[in-house]
Amino acid sequence: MADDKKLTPRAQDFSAWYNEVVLKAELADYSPVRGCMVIRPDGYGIWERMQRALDDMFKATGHRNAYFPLFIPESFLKKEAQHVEGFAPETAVVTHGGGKKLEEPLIVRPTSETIIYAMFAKWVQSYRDLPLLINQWANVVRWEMRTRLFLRTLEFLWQEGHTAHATHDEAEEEARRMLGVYRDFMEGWMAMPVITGQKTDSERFAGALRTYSCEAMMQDNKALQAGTSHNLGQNFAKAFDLKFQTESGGTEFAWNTSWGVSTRMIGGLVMTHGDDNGLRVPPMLAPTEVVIVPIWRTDEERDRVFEAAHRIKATLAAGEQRGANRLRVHVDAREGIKPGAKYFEWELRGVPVRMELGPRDLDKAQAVVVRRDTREKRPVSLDALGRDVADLLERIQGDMLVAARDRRESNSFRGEITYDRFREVMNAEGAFVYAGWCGDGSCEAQVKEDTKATIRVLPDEEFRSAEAPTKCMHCGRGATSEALWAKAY
RNA sequence: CGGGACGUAGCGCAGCCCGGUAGCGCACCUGAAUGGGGUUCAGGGGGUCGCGGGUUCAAAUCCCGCCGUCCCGACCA
Repeated sequence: MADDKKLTPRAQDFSAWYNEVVLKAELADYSPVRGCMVIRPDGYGIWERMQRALDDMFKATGHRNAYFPLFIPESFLKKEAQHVEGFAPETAVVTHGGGKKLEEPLIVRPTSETIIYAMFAKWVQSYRDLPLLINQWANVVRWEMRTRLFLRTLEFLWQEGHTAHATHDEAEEEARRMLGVYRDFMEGWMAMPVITGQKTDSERFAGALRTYSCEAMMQDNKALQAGTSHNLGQNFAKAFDLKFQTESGGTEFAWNTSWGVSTRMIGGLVMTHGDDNGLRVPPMLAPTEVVIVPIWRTDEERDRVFEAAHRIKATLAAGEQRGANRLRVHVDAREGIKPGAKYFEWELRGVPVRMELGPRDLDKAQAVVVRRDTREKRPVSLDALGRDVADLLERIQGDMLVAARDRRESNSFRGEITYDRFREVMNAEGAFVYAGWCGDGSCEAQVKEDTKATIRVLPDEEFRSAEAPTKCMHCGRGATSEALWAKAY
């Protein structure tokens, strides 16, 4: 293969590589509106599978879907002091409708807490109405100054869960439970390992008591905040008069949580798994799991190979050799394109398994199976193909997670680190550094100024270093907690 | 909003300094050969050169103004 046909090597310029993969794999395109993105069918296919998987997980935890308005009265946003402070600068505002100036401007939702809790206030009377567990799939708008495909666009698709509970502890449990759901999804479906934990005050959601986050490491060693879950306390309940009557007859404000993940995850997927040949999609999220590339010379050979290819597709799609495990298979029947060109195209698009099928294979009752993640190639007997391919897909799914975790860990620092060394690492290749923090926001700010690194989360117990921190990495004072430091998107 | 760069075919670009028939690569269409890792040859379609004004016999090219985009900062999921 000629080097000049490869994608930009990511070591040289990760951003350029990322943009090229997203555009060339046809996941998305730039729209005529600056900062807005068009998600193309290939990208949307991945999103649909993400949606379906998450939706099932939400249903299993008792949540139900609903839909709330795109427009939010300006006054709603202003009811919660921190919330308006956080979001007002990045809102799009509708001032005219039907050719007339509106009496009150309408905000295009940047998030829906205000309008949802205004409705909750109508719906909740008694403790018997709680918990109220709602999710909505929607688009939101945040007027960002600089945008990037999938990672930060003016408009994006997401889900936002909103719940109301009778007690603080119940809300706290909910916020943590949904963070766990996100982690299960990101690791189980996306093969993208994440560090979970609590955000510091400086990165807490505007209006929340506590914010929890899933942080993933991209291949340039930067962190991507892939999902967040908030314990909102009673802040919004008080602002929107969301009260309920308790069992003992008293009146109390409800406790809320909100949590969301977005199309940003697709960007995370690309930056976690992509390589110099393009995209790699984990099997569980791949709209097409197996692509069959028929190879032929003569018309007779073509007929024979096509017949076999479609028979194999039918077998795999029906899951006949493996019970319920139906595979998503595509036969690339295009004529006039050489097989080699097809290989490169499907690799660029990230289809996990490619099956090469030619006359020589049929003579031997086999097919050549190539896995996208390692590009390992091996012949497989047609007799047990269904089982073999299904097993291979499971192995790829698992191996991709292991590979991503290994890469993250080999770029992580745990235990003692001097601030000089920290600066050196952050300003060079970047890393995840677990180090003590005194809890003072000014230390956090100073580190950010020195290195652009911030505290991504205060990690959960299981992700901390073996040695508990004793000193703040920056100021040397006693550490109150251990923090995960990294540069972020 | 500060600093820099750029607007020419769907995409990527050359041409501009030194004014004179609108070019190249990829992609697309037609035909033939090819076909187990990015085929080759031949033919073909497609552009008010970002917009407006000025100079000139003549402007993609020179001058003035505007608009837009991208990159770096500030900001942020």
